[in-house]
Amino acid sequence: MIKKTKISNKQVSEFCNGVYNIVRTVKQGQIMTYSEVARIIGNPNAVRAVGNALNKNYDPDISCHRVVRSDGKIGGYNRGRENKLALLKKEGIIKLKIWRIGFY
DNA sequence: CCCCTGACACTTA
DNA sequence: ATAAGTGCCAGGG
Repeated sequence: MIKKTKISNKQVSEFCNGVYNIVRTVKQGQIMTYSEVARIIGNPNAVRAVGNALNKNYDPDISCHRVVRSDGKIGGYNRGRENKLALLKKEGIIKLKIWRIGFY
């Protein structure tokens, strides 16, 4: 059901809440995949919903740009893929053109 | 790198 | 409840 929490002053579902909670824990230089997030919150198949939740989120406290696809691609970003790519490079996550998910 | 199909889960209108 | 939209994933082009 809908519920208010500390991490959001707007009404959000528990699902979104869980997504934000996970993503917030990712620190600089680290990375997480949508699949991992989905699995951690208890919905391994809800990877698309995870993306949906992050897409709507604009809270700078939640580093959405550190969440990428498991196939090694960037994925999308609510502020533009270019921006996401630049941010990841600054944090040393991307190696030249080809890169894999780090920190396994 | 980009794009398409199919299928799954979730949010929003 | 239905339809549309989402940053997926796994295949393939």
